[in-house]
Amino acid sequence: MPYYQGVVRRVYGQYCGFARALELVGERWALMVVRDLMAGGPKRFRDLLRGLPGIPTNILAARLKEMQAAGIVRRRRLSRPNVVVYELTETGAALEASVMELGRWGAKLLGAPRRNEIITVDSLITALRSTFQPKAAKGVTIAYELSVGDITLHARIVRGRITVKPGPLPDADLSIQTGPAIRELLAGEVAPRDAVAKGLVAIRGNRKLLDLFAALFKI
Amino acid sequence: MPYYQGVVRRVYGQYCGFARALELVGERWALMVVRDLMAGGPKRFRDLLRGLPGIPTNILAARLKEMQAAGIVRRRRLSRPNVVVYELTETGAALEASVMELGRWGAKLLGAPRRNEIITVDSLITALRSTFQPKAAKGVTIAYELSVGDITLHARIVRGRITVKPGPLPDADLSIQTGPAIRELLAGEVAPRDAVAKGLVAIRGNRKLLDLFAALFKI
DNA sequence: CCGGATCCTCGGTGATACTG
DNA sequence: CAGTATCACCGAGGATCCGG
Repeated sequence: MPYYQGVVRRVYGQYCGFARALELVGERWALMVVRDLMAGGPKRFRDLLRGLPGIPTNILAARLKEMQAAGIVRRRRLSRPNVVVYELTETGAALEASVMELGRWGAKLLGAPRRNEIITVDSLITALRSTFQPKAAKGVTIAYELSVGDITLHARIVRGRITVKPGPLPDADLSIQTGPAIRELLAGEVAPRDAVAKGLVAIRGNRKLLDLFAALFKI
Repeated sequence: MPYYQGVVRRVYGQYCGFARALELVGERWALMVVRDLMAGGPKRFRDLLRGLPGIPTNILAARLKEMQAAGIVRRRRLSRPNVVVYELTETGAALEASVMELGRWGAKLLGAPRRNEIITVDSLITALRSTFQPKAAKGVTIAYELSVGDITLHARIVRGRITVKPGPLPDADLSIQTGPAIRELLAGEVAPRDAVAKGLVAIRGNRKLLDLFAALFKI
């Protein structure tokens, strides 16, 4: 008898890895929670709520319980400060390739922002990581600070390997300020030079590093 | 009939490629339909129903409409025979990497079959394709016929490139008959030799080709 | 404040019957 | 065969409440 019996109610009735994956993380909001835990590390209940506008508290609690039972998420109580955090288990972290791949697929269909759509740190972290082009980054070492609206994050690339984290990075090689136009830039719909000329993107640093940025991250 | 049927109403409120992906294919059954269209090519409504045990007809109809509206699925009327088939558009086919990756993730958690769980051709095709090891297949050319229960399919590998199709292949290099134990074999939980010895797997052909099979496909 | 639990409403899902 | 129609039910969404 599977360990998650009794937790998952919606099943697909197929003995199939793909079907099992959907049973475990296919419910509404589940993969969004995984994405945020993946992008920003351990998070408190309240932080997850903030990053997922519109999710009801009972649904978040339910998803967290289900994913704990499935061994995807771990609930941990920190001693100092005395708070509860949720984090991905190794099994949960193994969803990374799937999340990145789905993110790439969706990014191509993104189009212009709808009304009331917001941008969160974790979604941006995921976006940068999923659009990162390892081939173009061979041997590259550089640090970018990126601000989209009032969200700031930074990416460090060290010899072709990338890490993306929330927050500013004052000593970045290039600091980029932009808005939803970040999509056009990553999609190559506007050249970096034009983006700056049109005021879609503002930078602090060498503009050639913006060209590199557009080569390193591509939808 | 409400005219808005087919429009996505459950949104996530984030300007994010990953969120958009879930809005388009995150609803229940949607990716299962994609999987079957991906594995078996254009399909009739009835064929989709057969491959997805338990899906209500109205839900299948709704998903197909939604995915047509999203440009993921195309409805086409064949002239001879005069039937309607559904197929993936290029956008839909681009979900392949995501489906394979999720399938790999889920396969690791599959465990033993639950009661009443069935095995379908399309799930097996997906399983073989997602567990295929290109590195192990470098330069390999071989044809396998695989029967799991009463489902038969075949895989052709030509110079390391694989195609998997439903149905028998009488002139295959090796013909394999097995059951749910296929998972243990692909997971390496039982050695090919032992699988045959224990009667979990029966073969027609050279047993060394079964060793190769276990090397070519791995969970 | 935080981490939920509870209650209520609404709409989607699932099951089935039905029609062109 | 290819869906549509109907309806019971349950999970999502939204608000509020409560113990720590």
